[in-house]
Amino acid sequence: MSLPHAILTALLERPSSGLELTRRFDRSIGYFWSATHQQIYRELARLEAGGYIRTLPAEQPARGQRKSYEVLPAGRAELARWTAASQDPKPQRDVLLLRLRAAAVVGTAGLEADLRRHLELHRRQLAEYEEIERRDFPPGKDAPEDRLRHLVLRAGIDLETFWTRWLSDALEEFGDLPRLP
Amino acid sequence: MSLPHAILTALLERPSSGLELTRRFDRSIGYFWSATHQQIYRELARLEAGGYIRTLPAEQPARGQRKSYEVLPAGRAELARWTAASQDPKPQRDVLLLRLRAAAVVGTAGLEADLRRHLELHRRQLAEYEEIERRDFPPGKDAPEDRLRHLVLRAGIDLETFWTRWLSDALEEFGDLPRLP
DNA sequence: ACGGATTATGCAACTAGTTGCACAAGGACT
DNA sequence: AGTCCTTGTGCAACTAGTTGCATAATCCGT
Repeated sequence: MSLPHAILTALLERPSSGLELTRRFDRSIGYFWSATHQQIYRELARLEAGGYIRTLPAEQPARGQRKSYEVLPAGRAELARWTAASQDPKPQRDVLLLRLRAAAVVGTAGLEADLRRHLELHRRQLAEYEEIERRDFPPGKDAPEDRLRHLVLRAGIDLETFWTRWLSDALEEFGDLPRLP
Repeated sequence: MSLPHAILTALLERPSSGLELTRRFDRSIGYFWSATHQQIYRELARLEAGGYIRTLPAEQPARGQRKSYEVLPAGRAELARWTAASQDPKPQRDVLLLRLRAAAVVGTAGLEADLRRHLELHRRQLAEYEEIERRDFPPGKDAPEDRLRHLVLRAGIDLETFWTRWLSDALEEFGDLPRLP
């Protein structure tokens, strides 16, 4: 149940329309909480119905016309409550690890190419994060909010670093592995 | 669509009943692909209906009586196909990172305690993985399947190491952070 | 041998997320 | 002026995963 809170956070950072939110979910926020535009529109409707956000009074909201939303006090309160509330970590799910485990039983044929592809994707993502770090967090910038946001970005960087390293190791392992069954 | 393949892998490693599978998903396989017993029973029924697995002919399968399943050739083939097929990485979703980002907007009040709790959980998980490594992968053991399984375990260890380190950093950051809004 | 806990199997309803499509408005090409 | 492409908004159906409960068999102490 985190999508509404992701949206509240995004809207507090800056009031936006559904499409703008979708764009922003493709970049920054989506790096650790992805969402499609349909999810976002549906959730915006719910949040508005629940009195957490409202449309900025501007153009009349006809179909096919952009509506901008802003967070109401109730929305901010709900976000604060949710942020502070204790939550259990979600159980892990990682397809790639599962496939490797399966490969130990049915053989590694065909897997290597996809590992290479993933390695490339993670390398690209890592480069993107590092670019963002250079751009948004130069040495001097460390107001409290910036430090928190930087911390989040560091998590992204370190995770991508881990994956590139791990995938490299895995491919190396494949190199000197005899063909399985 | 990975649960059926997780089950096929588990059943190839050893034929089992629904409950045994559930147990095994709580340990090894569940570390990177968790599933509840209801998911497992439902999926076993589907796999059987699809001709991928069959019940081991033993006790008659009355309700409340254990049925053991084994993988049929079609199941093994499907698993091999799936393992080799190219798959895009799932979009990320991490609640904790999202909450930290929200905290940058609505304040960090109450968050610290939960970070400590998560740190403790990750420390415990890390210790468990390291124990498994000591037990199951002593220096000499490196048949091809073992090396693959060890690689998967290393991913788990490194990920938990990352999280414990990152959470420690985050808590340190909290320490010398002035109270936000 | 009986009543209560535990083990094992399963159905049904719900929630979250995804996919596919529809449609309106506005610019752009001709 | 018409059609075509892109942008922005949205509904509906589907899929995967979760929660809550039901039921049968077995084990265990008295």
